[in-house]
Amino acid sequence: MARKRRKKLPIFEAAMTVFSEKGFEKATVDEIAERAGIAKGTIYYNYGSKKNLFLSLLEEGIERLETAAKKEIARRNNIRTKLEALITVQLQFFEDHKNYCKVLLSEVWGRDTPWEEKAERIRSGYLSMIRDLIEVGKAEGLIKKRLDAGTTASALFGMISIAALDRFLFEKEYSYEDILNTLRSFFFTGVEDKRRT
Amino acid sequence: MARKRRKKLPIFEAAMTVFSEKGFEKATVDEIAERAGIAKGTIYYNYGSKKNLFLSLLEEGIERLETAAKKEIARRNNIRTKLEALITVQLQFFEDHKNYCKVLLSEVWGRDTPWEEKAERIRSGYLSMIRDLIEVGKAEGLIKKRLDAGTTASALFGMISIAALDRFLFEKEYSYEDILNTLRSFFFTGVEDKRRT
Amino acid sequence: MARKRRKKLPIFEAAMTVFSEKGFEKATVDEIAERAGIAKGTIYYNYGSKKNLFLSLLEEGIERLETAAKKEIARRNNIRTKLEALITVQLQFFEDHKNYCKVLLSEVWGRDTPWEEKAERIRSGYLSMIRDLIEVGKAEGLIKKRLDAGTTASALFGMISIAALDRFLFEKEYSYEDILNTLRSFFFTGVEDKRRT
Amino acid sequence: MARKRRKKLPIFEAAMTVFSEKGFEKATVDEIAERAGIAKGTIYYNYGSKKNLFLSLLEEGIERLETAAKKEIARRNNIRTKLEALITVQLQFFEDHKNYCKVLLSEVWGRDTPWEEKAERIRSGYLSMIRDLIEVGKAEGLIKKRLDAGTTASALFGMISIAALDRFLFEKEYSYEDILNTLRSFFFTGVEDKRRT
DNA sequence: CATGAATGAGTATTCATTCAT
DNA sequence: TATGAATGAATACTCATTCAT
Repeated sequence: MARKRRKKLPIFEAAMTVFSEKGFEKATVDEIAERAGIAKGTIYYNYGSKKNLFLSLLEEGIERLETAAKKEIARRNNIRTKLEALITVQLQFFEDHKNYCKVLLSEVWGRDTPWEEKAERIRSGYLSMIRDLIEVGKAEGLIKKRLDAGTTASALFGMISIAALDRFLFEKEYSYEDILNTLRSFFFTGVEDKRRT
Repeated sequence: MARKRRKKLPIFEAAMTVFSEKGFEKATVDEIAERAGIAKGTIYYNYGSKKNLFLSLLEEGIERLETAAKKEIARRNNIRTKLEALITVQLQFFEDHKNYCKVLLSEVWGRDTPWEEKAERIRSGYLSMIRDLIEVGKAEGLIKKRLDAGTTASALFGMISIAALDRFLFEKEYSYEDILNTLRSFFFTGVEDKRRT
Repeated sequence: MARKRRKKLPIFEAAMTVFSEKGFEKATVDEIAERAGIAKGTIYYNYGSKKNLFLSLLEEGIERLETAAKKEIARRNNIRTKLEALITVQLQFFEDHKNYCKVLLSEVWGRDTPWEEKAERIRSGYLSMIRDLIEVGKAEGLIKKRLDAGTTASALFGMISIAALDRFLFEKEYSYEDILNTLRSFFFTGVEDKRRT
Repeated sequence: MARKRRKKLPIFEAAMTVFSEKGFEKATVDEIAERAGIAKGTIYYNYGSKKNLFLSLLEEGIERLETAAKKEIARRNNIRTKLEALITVQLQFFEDHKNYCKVLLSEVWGRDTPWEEKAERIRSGYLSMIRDLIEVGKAEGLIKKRLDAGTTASALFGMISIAALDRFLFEKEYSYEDILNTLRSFFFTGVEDKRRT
């Protein structure tokens, strides 16, 4: 396995870069091969097709994100800190893997066609994990009963993702701490200042 | 002008459908022409290029959204109802124009290259409008001072967009009212149930 | 007729310019129409097709050249001055109508196909006139008997044409007198300096 | 390299044929591929573009002509026989490569645009070689001092080219020897018969 | 295991021509 | 007579994929 992966890593990283810069359709196997410093045939030898290479990337990424999230969640023992951990992990992951996140948003949330099944599994898999947390939160009384759990889950995901992408991609300077604090505060208590008279 | 636009409308609608189904790259001018029931050359006669057709769509759409939002915002006289109106208008717009919203999310928030300038204008234009509202809210004491306005603006936009897309595209059944109420409540007071002891 | 020609002149001149700049294939009817300041349909109304417009140009031009040459030739009464006149007229014509000459050389001497018949008529028509002069010259003893009349005729035509084109198109500065004298001297007595010992 | 060129030769020859028959614009890559018996993609794999394929042809051809001319010129030791050799070589080359010569004349001497630089280099390169010979001839007293060297060079080139093309392309029967003798005699001593009383 | 030359289906774009007004 | 919107056939070029070495 270690041997088999010898060429896989450079391909993987080159592919991530190119896919995130160009999107799936505009990215070319030639460019990926060139950036990986290997021959085009080698990509086909290892991954079989462009689509399959892309899907491997997608899967690998979401697995890492889910694994990281689940691990941190498991380490907390109440629902509030679990949700805090989720926000932290996802924001951190987005900052660490800007390219992947761009790909995730634009190719999974957006198109219908070529990887319906895989995309669907990714999307609903990750969102389900969040929704389950929300449900537990509602059951335990932390979270308002009248909030629709599904909507809340996707709203949370969207809020983190778009905010992160917008900061990480389009703002030259940003304070990671500010973003994290804003998102946490936003999520738990909303924007309204209750102290006012 | 009315005469000149005779063929523009069917092109416009066919293009929106195809672009949203396939994404910019995968969409073909042939298919757009066929669905519009006109000859391919006519698209080029009217729009010059596939890219330009796409850009026209993008611009037209964001203009409609901004116009609708600004109009409703102007009709309210305090910042809270203005923000409520914003959420309502955007959610309504997303429900009315599912296709457009898919395109907006995946082609504007996502890729870097081909329409940088236009995309940037769209993105920052709409987000600026939101951020300005947030700033006013902070100044008037409605919104917590410690929230970063830019992050809050993109978080709000992301929360509405992703939640809407997720419901409208992937759930067969959904209650528009539930989504609207959840998002409003989420935005203003967060998820936490303060009544608990 | 005068009325019919009202729009023909601007078309004619625009067409000459565009055809000479781009060549027949690369020239577009759109550009000709635009430069002529008229609608594209008008060209078709007047000339029927791009090819026909081009052929009209070709014919009109060669007619003018032949007419001018024949007129000057008729005014001389010996074969030597007739040939001198031919050289002068053709050189002058090339200087006056650089664009036309470019078209003539590259579209008539060069391609086989689309106007075979017309091109052939133009080519052999003009060359025949020259050859006839050469034959007369041979009969009268002015021109060496052993020269092949056909070859001499095309050599004369080629010598003037290419020299003229090269000077008029590619040299920023040139002396018309020098060219004319060089060509005349070259034609009649060759390059060799007989005075040398 | 030998392996890399495996497909280059058939492409080269097919391209020469098609370009000379149709001219650059009218020639299609499809037809070249078909005549070469290879796939269209292979042409792009090897040459990058239609224009580049064409330019390669142009360059290769003029190199062969120049090489042949220089070799023969170098073998003679006086300027008269050098010039005789030049005429012979160019006439022979035109007879051997009718197609190439058609292309050369109509695409290099004719249009302004797409290969300005390359065309200019070809044109002025070959003509310079001739002009240098003429200059030497003038310096040595063989050639009349009053002839403009540049004009004489292009006149010589044009005389050979057009005469050759006209014979080789449009006359079914021709005597190569007659053409050669006529051109030589014409060039050195002109058409005038000095023996006459 | 790795390569890269060769392929050909697929696509954006151009432009001469037509025709209703 | 003149127009210009509409057309669709034609064409350069791209790129995922294959396969002989």
